[in-house]
Amino acid sequence: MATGNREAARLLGEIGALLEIQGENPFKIRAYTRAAEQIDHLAEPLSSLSAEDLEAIPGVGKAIAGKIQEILKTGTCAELERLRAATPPGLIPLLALNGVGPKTVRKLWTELGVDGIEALEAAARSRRIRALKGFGAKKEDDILKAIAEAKDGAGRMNRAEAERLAAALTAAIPGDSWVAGSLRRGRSTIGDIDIVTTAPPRETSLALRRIADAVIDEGERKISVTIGGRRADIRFADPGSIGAMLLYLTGSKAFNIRLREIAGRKEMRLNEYGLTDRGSGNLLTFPTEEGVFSALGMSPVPPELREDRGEVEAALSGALPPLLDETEIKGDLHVHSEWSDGVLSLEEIAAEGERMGYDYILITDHAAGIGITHGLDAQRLEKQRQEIRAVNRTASCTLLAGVEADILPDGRLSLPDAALEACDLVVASVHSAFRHDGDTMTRRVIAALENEHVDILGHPTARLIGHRPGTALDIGRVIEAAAATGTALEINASPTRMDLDDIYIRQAKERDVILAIGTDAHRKPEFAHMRYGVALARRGWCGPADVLNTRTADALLERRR
DNA sequence: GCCGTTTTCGGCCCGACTGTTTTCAGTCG
Repeated sequence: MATGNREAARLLGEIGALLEIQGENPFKIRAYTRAAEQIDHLAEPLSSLSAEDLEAIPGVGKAIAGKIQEILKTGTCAELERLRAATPPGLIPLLALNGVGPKTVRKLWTELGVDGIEALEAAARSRRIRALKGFGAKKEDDILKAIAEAKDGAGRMNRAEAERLAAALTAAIPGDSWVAGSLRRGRSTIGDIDIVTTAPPRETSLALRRIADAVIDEGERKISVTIGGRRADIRFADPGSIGAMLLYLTGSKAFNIRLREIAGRKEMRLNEYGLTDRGSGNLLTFPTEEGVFSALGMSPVPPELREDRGEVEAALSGALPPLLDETEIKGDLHVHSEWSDGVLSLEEIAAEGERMGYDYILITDHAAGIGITHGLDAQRLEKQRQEIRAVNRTASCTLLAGVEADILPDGRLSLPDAALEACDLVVASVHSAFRHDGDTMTRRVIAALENEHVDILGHPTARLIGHRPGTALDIGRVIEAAAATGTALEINASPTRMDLDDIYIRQAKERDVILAIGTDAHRKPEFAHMRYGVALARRGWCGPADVLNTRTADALLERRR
């Protein structure tokens, strides 16, 4: 089986981690880590790239390109095997423990023979760690706590949970505050909450202690707490220098490093307080992020693009892409009513559409199929279509008569072609047999795309964040099939799905595949999830022309014809 | 190990906070 980008990136990351434990040159370690990240979100499959192409990837030079080729050919490389032989592989998970870094791991390994989590826990419980030079009882305690936290395995949050926590924090903070971090960047999952505030530190600390589970650490310039079992970092800033602070705390880390390198080339130092002239030592402060970008000679980079995936170069040359804006969305392309498993009547959905300022909403109740209760058969679908026409006579937001058909295990759809043909638009989705192997699943989905009545592939990987990984679908092949058949791929905006994810959206966009944003709403509050889908589209570098939702209802119907 | 509108060698982002220290290493973001 061919080695994919994900796997190659994982192996490069493993080399980086093992080098770290071995106490290698930090810059060499960073080189491997950066190369791994770049490979992880590459649009093209590595296997299609020549040696020259590989070296053109930022952060990949001769040495790493050679190792990538070795990995593609054999599934591993000599350097990795050498490191694995010299370092217990059980040490790598220790690096993920809070407060445990490479120096700690190395010391525990070489001096106490710790070779994994279990050995570490045993060493801590038998109080052998506090005897090491530079360690104490507190450190030993912290290690046991970190192990317990890791076993709880909270993982990353979905956006809805993260927004709830951020709202609770900003409401409690006695002053103006701004959400930063991955939540602001629009990522599909969120690790922790980052907030910048101009509120006074002492009062903020008191207020946060009332709502937080615990205070992790606290100083003049920041306070970190856990709330709802999650970490939140709050940084204090002067109103006149929010720009640099917001930029810093929004990240990503890789993006920040690139900006700081650019500042360095201009004989300046960039930190969270502003830009310092290396010669005079003068600090320039900025009330807005735009000011910092301008001083660095760049266009302002929208938060969703700040991942070091080419946006820095684009901003330096003034070539950032135009991005989709929420105000350009004319309708929602995936909504369920009480006709299947939703709770709203068609009238209520039309009213929600008006409230959202939409021109149309595509009604996509489930078709009768396996795994779905109350699915519609051809007759009920026809009956629903009549009621939709009736609602449309009075509503200003037009309801389009669609359906969400199941893609059956053999690739056929759960409705006959005649019933599909009668619809305004058809979404087809996988709702069963998620464990098909990659090739079977891919052929199954492509068969659905090749049905001329299918307009949109719903939640392409069928993942449920925190509950179910995506199917083994080969998304590259699906994107090629979508390009060939003119089928749209859905950006499912439900915070529990966020499917497709950003790197695949960008890959699809680059193949001129159209994307369709749908909230998959089953009840009123879920219509507002559109913003998550828009953020994902922006993270995939999509402009208004790349998504169906910016087109008029007539244009959608015309496209189907 | 990567990289170059000062460089093919000599750099590599920058600062906050904690714990174990007696001036700082380690971790984190």
